[in-house]
Amino acid sequence: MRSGRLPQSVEWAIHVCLVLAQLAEDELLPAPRLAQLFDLPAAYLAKVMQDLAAAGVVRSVPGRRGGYRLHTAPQDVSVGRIVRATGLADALFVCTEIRQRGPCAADPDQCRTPCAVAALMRRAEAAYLDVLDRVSLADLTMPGGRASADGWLTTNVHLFKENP
Amino acid sequence: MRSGRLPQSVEWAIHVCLVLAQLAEDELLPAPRLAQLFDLPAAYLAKVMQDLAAAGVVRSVPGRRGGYRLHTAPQDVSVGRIVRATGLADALFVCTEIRQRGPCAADPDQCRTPCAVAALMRRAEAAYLDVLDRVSLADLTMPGGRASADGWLTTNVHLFKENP
DNA sequence: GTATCAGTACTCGGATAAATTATGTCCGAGTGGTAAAGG
DNA sequence: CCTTTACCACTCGGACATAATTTATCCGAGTACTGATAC
Repeated sequence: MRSGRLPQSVEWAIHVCLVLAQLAEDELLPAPRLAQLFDLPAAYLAKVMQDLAAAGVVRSVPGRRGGYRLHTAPQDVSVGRIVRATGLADALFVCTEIRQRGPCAADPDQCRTPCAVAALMRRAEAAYLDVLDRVSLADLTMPGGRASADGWLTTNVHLFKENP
Repeated sequence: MRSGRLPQSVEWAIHVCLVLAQLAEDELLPAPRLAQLFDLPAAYLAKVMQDLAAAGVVRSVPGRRGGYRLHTAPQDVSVGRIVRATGLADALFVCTEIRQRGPCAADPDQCRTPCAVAALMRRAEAAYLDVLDRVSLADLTMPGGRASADGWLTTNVHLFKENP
């Protein structure tokens, strides 16, 4: 009880995607390198990248010089999509039709439409994802956006790409 | 990975509060009875009720004829408050300042303000809770609101109160 | 008949286990560069 | 010198443990009703 928070991998996924957004069209960055950049457990980040790849957010290229890159342009990748891929499989609130349980169970025929509670929850969740869907990776990396820190992203990612 | 959903106790808490909203001013309903109404594990629901009591949403009355009732009028109890009490202790998204980790860690002085990711997430969460805060228990029990099912609530709760 | 009082049945509250989920780790399949060997 | 070829380093992908959180359960503290008892 009393946590109900998104998995931390969501944070990792977003920041990783922001880094990938800094890459040139034909550049790639392998998962171990991304983990090194943020000092994250490499093996687990690989699993997160898998989910992002499965969701079509990033494109994986296997092989010796393989790695990850965004599947589409940064302005076409919304944060909502990343959150859905890594932390919100189905929904925040799942209605278990509690009204159909117990001695006073409601008639199933009356339950064709979702109950008011479920409807409200869906509306709230829609508002949540709406905010996230309206913001793309490009929006976050805009100057003054403070994606990670002032100019930190653009500057350091390029430095990091070269130096091992 | 891939769940990130609210605890199911949130659903229980909301529906239980809706039942309590049907009670008269001086009426009480004990936790075991509430559990019986929805066919829920009584001992666990008791724990949920504890959280609701600690949050000031419901008022607990101990003793032989004790039980629970809403602490304030139904129109003054927002669904958001219930969700916060039972499923959202701190926040959906918690920023771990990933930008300050790794070889290219940002200067802590530059991190006085939250990063763009955290700021966006907070905005989305605010939108989420805003929807939930604008709806009270009274709104959900309004005729045509289909809180649980058409007229189910008002009708059956009173029947249930009498019959053991 | 009335007041007192002990007993009891029922309540909430917190401390304690089991199950599910998130986190972390590992090894196998596949790709492409690399360098050696042959023409 | 160029082509072929086998090898190896490095990649992603999925199967396997560990840690944390949710779910579930139990027993103790307290209150008010119940009935008996004394007056």
